[in-house]
Amino acid sequence: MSHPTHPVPAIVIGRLPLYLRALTQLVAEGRHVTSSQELSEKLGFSSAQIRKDLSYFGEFGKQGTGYEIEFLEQSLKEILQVHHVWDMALVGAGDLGRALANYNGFEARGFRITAIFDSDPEKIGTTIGNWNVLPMETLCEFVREKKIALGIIAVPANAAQQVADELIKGGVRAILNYAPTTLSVPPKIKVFHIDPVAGLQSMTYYL
Amino acid sequence: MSHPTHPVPAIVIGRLPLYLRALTQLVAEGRHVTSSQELSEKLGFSSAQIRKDLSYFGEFGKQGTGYEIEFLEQSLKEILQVHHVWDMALVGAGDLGRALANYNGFEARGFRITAIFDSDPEKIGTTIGNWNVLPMETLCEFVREKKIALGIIAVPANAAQQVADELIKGGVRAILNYAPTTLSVPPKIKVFHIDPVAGLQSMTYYL
DNA sequence: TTCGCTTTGGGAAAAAAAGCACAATGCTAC
DNA sequence: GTAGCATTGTGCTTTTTTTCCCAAAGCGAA
Repeated sequence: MSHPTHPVPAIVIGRLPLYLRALTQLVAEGRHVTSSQELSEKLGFSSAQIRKDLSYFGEFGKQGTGYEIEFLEQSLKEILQVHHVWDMALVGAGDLGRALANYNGFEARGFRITAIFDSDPEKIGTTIGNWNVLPMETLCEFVREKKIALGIIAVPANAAQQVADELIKGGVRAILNYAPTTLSVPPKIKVFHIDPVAGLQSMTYYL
Repeated sequence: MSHPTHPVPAIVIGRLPLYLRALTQLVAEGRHVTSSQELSEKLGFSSAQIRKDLSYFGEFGKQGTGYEIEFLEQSLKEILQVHHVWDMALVGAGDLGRALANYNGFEARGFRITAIFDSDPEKIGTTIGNWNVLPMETLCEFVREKKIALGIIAVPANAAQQVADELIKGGVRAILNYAPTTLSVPPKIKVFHIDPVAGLQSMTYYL
C-alpha cells in the first residue's frame, strides 16, 4: 500500500531515494533477496530505522527471509512516483548546464531533460547533446504548453530568483536549484538545493 | 569563542554554511547589521533556531540591535575553518569534472582545485581551465606530497570506490562525492554526497 | 532620565526522531 | 514434524531537535 493515512515525515521521504538506489544496485548484481541488516551495512543507517521507514507505507518484507528486492524496488518507485519518467526544463547552458544535459544517469531513475534555455544570444541556437538551446523568453510558454512540472536552475546566483519566478509562472511545481542562493517561492513549490561548497564547509569544520 | 566544550550536533554544523552564505550576500548588498528575524525570513529557519545554533559557539549579537554582519561572517568562517583556502584534488575530467574545474565560486568561499586526475589516456595531458589533466597513477603520491585534505570524486559510480580508496591512501580526510553510490570509508573520513536525482525523487513524492 | 520598542541568549517544555527489544513468523535441515 | 536460526513490524523508551518564552539589555525619543 503506497497511500499512508498519516503524513510521513520529510526526513523519511529523503531517505527513500537512497534505499531505492541501493536496491537498484543489488538488482544489477543479480541479487533477489536482501534484509534490513544488509541495507543497513550498505547505507549506514540502522536496520531498525530502515524497517520503520518502510513500515510507513505498508509491509514489504517476510519475517525470517527479508525483502524481495525487485518488489521493494518497484514499490519504492511507485511511492516516489518515479515509475514513470518526468520531463524537466533545464535553464542555463553554461558548463554546469552542459554537464547536466550530457549526464545520462537521469532517465533510468525517472527523469528526462526536455529542453534547455539560456538568455545569452551567443548560446541560443547552439546545440548541446540532442538539444537546441532556446531563448529564455520562450521558457514560460514552453513549460505551460508541455505541462512540465520540474525545473532545473543552473544559472549564476544573481539570475536565479528571476528564473525561478518564470518557471513557477509557467506552472512548474518543483525546482532543483544549483545556484548558491536561497530562492523565495510560494509554499506549495518544492525546492531542492544543491550547494557543493556548503557541503565542503560543513566537512572542514571537523578537520 | 569558536571552541565549544560540548560537541555540537552535526545538524547544526550543516546549517552554518547557509547562514554564512546569507551573511556574505548581505555584505555584498552593503548591509552592516541584521537580526535572527531577518535571517529567518531569508533562509526559512525559525529565528529561535538560528539564535540557538549560534549560541553553541558564543555570543555574537547585541540585545536590542542584532548581529554585526561582518563580525558574524568572520566568526562563522573561523568556526568552519574557511578563513583560509583549502586545496582540493579533483578526480574525473568528464563533463562534470570540467564544469567543476571551470566553476569560479569555490575560491571566494574557501576552496581551490589544485589538480585534476583521470584514468582515460585520451584525457591525460589535455588542458582544462588552467590545469593539465594528470594520470590517476600519480594521484596518491600527489595528494600525499602536497598534503591535500580534500578530494572531489566526479567519476562514474563503478569507479568511485576505487578512487576513494586512493584518495584516502594519500591522506585525504574528506571527500565530496558526486558519484551516485555509497562509499565505504573508515570512520574518521568525512563524506558529503551530492545526488541530484535523489533530490528530485524526494520532491516528486509530493507532486 | 525614563518610556517604549527591539532583540538576544538560554532554561524549560514540547515535539520529533531514533533505537530497543521482542512476539510472530518463515525457512532449512534432519 | 520439530528444532534452530533469521528477520520483520511495531509498541515502548530514550535521545535529539525544535520551539516557547522571558529576563536582560541596547537604542532612540522626549
